[in-house]
Formats: sequence, C-alpha cells, structure tokens
Amino acid sequence: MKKTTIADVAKHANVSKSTVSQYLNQRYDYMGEQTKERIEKAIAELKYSPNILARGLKQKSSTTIGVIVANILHVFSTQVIRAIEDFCNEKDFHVIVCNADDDPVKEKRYIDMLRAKQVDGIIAFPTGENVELYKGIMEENYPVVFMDRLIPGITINTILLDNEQAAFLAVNEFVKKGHERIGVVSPPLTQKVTPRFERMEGYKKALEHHGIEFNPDYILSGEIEEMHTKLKKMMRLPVPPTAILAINDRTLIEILTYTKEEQVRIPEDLALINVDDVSFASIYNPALTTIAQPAFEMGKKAAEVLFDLIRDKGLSADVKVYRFKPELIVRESS
Amino acid sequence: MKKTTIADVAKHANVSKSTVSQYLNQRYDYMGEQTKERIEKAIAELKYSPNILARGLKQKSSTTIGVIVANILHVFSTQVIRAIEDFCNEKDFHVIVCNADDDPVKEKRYIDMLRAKQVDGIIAFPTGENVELYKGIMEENYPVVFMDRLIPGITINTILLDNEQAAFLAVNEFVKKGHERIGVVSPPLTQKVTPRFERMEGYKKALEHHGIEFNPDYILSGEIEEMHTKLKKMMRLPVPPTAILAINDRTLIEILTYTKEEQVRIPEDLALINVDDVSFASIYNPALTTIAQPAFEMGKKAAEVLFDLIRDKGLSADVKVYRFKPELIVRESS
DNA sequence: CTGAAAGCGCTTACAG
DNA sequence: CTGAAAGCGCTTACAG
Repeated sequence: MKKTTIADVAKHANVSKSTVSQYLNQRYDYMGEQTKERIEKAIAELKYSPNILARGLKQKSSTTIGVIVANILHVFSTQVIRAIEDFCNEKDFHVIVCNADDDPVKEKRYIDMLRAKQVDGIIAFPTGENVELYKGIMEENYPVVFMDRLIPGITINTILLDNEQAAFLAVNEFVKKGHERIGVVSPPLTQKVTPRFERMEGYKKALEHHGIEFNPDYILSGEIEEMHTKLKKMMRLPVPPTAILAINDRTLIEILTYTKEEQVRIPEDLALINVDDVSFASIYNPALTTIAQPAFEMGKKAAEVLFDLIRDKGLSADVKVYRFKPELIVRESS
Repeated sequence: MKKTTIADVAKHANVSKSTVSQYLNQRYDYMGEQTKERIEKAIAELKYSPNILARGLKQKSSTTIGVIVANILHVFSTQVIRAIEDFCNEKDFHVIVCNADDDPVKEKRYIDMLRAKQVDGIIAFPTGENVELYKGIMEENYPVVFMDRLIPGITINTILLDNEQAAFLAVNEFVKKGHERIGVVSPPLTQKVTPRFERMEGYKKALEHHGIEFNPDYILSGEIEEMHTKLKKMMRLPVPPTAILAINDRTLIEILTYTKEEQVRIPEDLALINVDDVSFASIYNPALTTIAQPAFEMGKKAAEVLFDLIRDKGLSADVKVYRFKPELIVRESS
C-alpha cells in the first residue's frame, strides 16, 4: 500500500506540486476557483493526508514537545501531563512522555533523543543533576520549562508550588486546633529537592511565627523503607508530637500504614495534614485534611510559557519563577 | 545557532556525506581505520547529532508510537502507559500520549494526526465507535493493538483482563464468607463497554454456578452522578444485599462515600470487593479486598505485540485476544 | 574502500 | 494565477 503523496495529488488534479502545497497551506490569494476545486476533489478521491514529518523537515518544527517526568505513576505528574496535553491538542501539537525515574543518566538520554527528534521544546521535572547539559541548552536558547524543581545556577523558567506557604497553611491549621507539638515527615532531606526543602523551611518559619520552639526530635526524614521504624520511634518519645505534617503523598501512606497498625486514633491521638489532595482524602475514615496543589493550572502554565518560548525562538525577555498558591482543605483529620 | 548537519561533519573530516552516513549506521565493513577515526573526531568536535526526522523520512519510520487512552488520569491507564514506555525506551522508541476522553471525534482526530506524523504503530483504548476507521486501518495492515476493549466486527489484536473471571473471584469470596444476597454496582450498561459487560456476565454465571438465584434488584447501573441515590434505594430494599461487587474504582469511590455518610459498617453490614487494586486498599479502614489487574504485564504485552506487528509490517499471522488473569487480594472488607 | 547522485515528501522563493 | 527548481538532512544503491 504505497502512500499517496503530494505528487500524486498534483498529477490527479493536473497542477504542480507547488500549487497543491499552496492549497494545503491556505494560501489561496491568487488561486483560481477551479484549481482549488480540482485539488480539493483530488485530495478527497485519493484520501491524501500530508506527511507531517516531511513538512517538519523543511519547516524545522516537529509540532511535538517532550515532557520528562520523574515517574508518570505519581498523581501530580499525571495531572500536569493531562493539562499539558489538553493545551497542546488545541495547538495541534503532540506530547511525548518520558519517565526519568530521578536518574540523571536517563534524563540526559531522553533530552538528547528528544532533541535529535527535533522536538520543539521540553518541559522537565529536572533531577537536579545534568547542570552542564542544561547550561548548554540555555545558551542555545532552546525552549525548556522546569516543573516542580529549581536548579541552582540555571536560569530557566520554572513552575513551582508556593511550598513554604503550603507548610505554613498546615501549621496554622494545627495551631488553630490547639496543637503545639507539631512534627513533620519527609523523604530524605540530604539532596536539596526543592519541594521538600522549601516545605521544611516553611514549617520552621511557621513555628517561629507562632512562637513555638523548634524541636529537632519532631523532624523525621528518611527513605520510605525505614520510615515505619523511625515513625514508631518518634511516636514513642517521652513527649511525642500530637500533630504531623506529611510532606507528600508517599509519606502520607507510610503514616497511615503506621496509624492503622498501631490503632492510633486520628485526630484524637494524632492530627494529620498532608500536601497533595489524594483521591481518597474525602472517603477515608477519618476524611483527610489536605493541602491541594493546583496541578492542572500549573501544567497549563508550563505549556503556555513553553509555547511563548517556541514562538519567540527561545528568546524570552525575562526568565521567571511562577509560584502557585496551595489550598488548605479542612476535613476531619486535623 | 545553525545546527550542524552531516554535510558539516563530512567537510570537517574530509570525506563524503555517504561515508559519514555509513559510519553512523555502523556499516564499518570496508571502512579504513583512519577514516573512522577522522569521522569520530569530527563528530565529537562539532557535537554533531543526527536529525532523526530526516532519517525517518527516508527510512519511513518515526521510531515513535502513539498511545490513545480514554484518560491518563485513570490509574489503570497510567500503569499501562508506564509499562509501554519502559518497553519502548529499550528499543529507542518514544511514545506520544493522547487522551480521547471516550469521545469518538477526538479519537478519530488523534488517529489521523498520529498517522500523518508517521507514527509506526498505535495502541488504543478504543471508544467503540469509529468502526469504519478501524476497518480501513485493518485493511491497510497498519499496526494497531487494542487495550481493554473489544470492538465487534473488528479483528485487531486485543489485550484484555479475564473479566468474567474477575467477577467470579469476587462472588466466590463472598459465597465462602456466607453471603447469598450479592449485589453489583456498575457504570451504565447500555453501551456494551467490554469490561463492564463481561464482568456482569461473570457475575451472573458465578451466581448460577453457586445455585444462587439472580435478583435484578441487586443490579445497580447508572451514571456516577445518580449512583448515590440509587445506592440508597438499593440498600433500603426490604431485603437488601449483604455484599456488593464494585465493578471498577470509580464506583468504589461512590460506594465508600455512601457507606461513610450513612455509617454503614464494612464488612459487618455490607461486604465489599472491587475490581482494581486501588492505592489506598491496604490503608483504608477496613482494608479493602480487591481484584487486582496485572496492568504492567498487560501494557508490556501490548507493546510486544505491537512491535511484532511493526517488524512484520502489520502482517501478523494470527490476530489474537490476549486474556490476563485477575488476582483476588483478600483483606478486611469481604 | 569511498564518493556522486538520486530520492524520501514536503515548502518556498522566484520567474513568467 | 501557476510551475520549475532548489533545498530541508538524511540514506542507499551503484560505480569505480
């Protein structure tokens, strides 16, 4: 089944390829009515559809962008991708999705391959490594937007949650309910991953703001695997925390596994707030008080900024960090 | 910043474009050691990376496949996509993700655009419409694999859960626990969407197998919005069901919203099993008994089958329906 | 062992 | 108002 090409259409309509191409690109300026009709008919009869790859070769655009997430299984990433895809669909663009698994080697490989595929731009949740790679991209003015994470020394447009504010909202809510012994649970803080790091900062500032003394025993940070033991240890302190802020959905699951096992009552024995409005928040027993991220808006913004860069050939007037407001959703766990 | 092309490399290395191309494609058969080295050096110095679009134009491959899901926000779809992407990554392929939202018009648009982009194959969760479109594709031997849904009259390789078995497992578990009044909750059964339809069939067969009389009052099907009222009605029957099979995760959420609101105790007042091992199954109170789908295996299989088709130019010897076994995970709700 | 030439399917000045 | 020609960046017989 040989594909029909523009040449076939031209022959069938008795015009030149150029004229067909003009027609396809809506340059009807000087085109005769009859020519137009003949071409239209030929296209319909041959069921012709142009090869976008060939067009892209000439026009230097693949009408495709790449999105590199850590892992598409994370709900936040999924929502961001959905928003980006909706935006792209309106512009007749497609999106290639890549999972870097927080692995800088995979990240670099994907970026190189996407660029080899002439992708018009990339939205990435950067691993934080590959600084040289991104520096090079910056210098070339290749369109890139960062999502969720900042890389020190790299000035690239970035979409972020107001992470400090997120922690602030949680601590405020706890204080309002009378808590003073407020703990926080986070994945490892060794790497300066933006969301974790900033949320911790916000937590500390909020305590200070409320005149609560900072207690290092109430900060739990570690790999998911060791979280259970660490949690047990923290809750068995002579004076344990009465409220806990879970820094993301993964840590929330660990905490709930623990409270279920140990039959800890929420919020009586332990109040709980987490960042990310998980799917089961309102049906859980008790319903979970959460801090929601506007994931769809953030994804949409990332797409908008990227398309502006693409239009302006990467020469954005000013590189910005866009901060989005988190929202406290009070339910029963706080 | 003009991109460096194969011509630049050729000039720099003092050879012809052909030779550079041979080098790039590892056809070293007769290539002189020095030539090789000179090219290698030139590539490194110019930081050359080939334009895959141009290569694709000649080779008639975009090393890209399309995946059309109903909605990437569904966990099952996400897992399937992740498995497909991992598979593609090993083959140096990329995947374009599209959300058809169960809208046949969007579905058709995506398929047309993906094909115009010379995508090498498509994995789709078909809406069930666009029968003519798929018939045409079939006749052209264009590589397509269906996921999750069958379309009557279209013989295309399809990956499915053994849906009857899924319902069977649930009913068996209920019967084992002494239940005889077993209900089922499903989205609308009007359209013959494969999973719903087959799971209902399995439910009926299972009842028959256990000698339980089929009671139409225990079958609830409807839009998500009206489910709550219908649920209330069913539970207020003179003789209400004592166990419910939720046909997917969306209906599960509705049921749990209801039971939470009405303080129905699970499993004492109502036993519950749902298809899809949701993320909160083990931390819910009570932990949920579920039927898990092997989503990753299913996604991987879809990719394997598609790549076989691509290799064989769509001329697969035999079109098959691949059935995957569901797994009963007994927790506390049954 | 390597190069000149044609071609993949388009677009785009330019000429007439 | 329309066509011939060159070119986008590759690959691939074929010749030598």
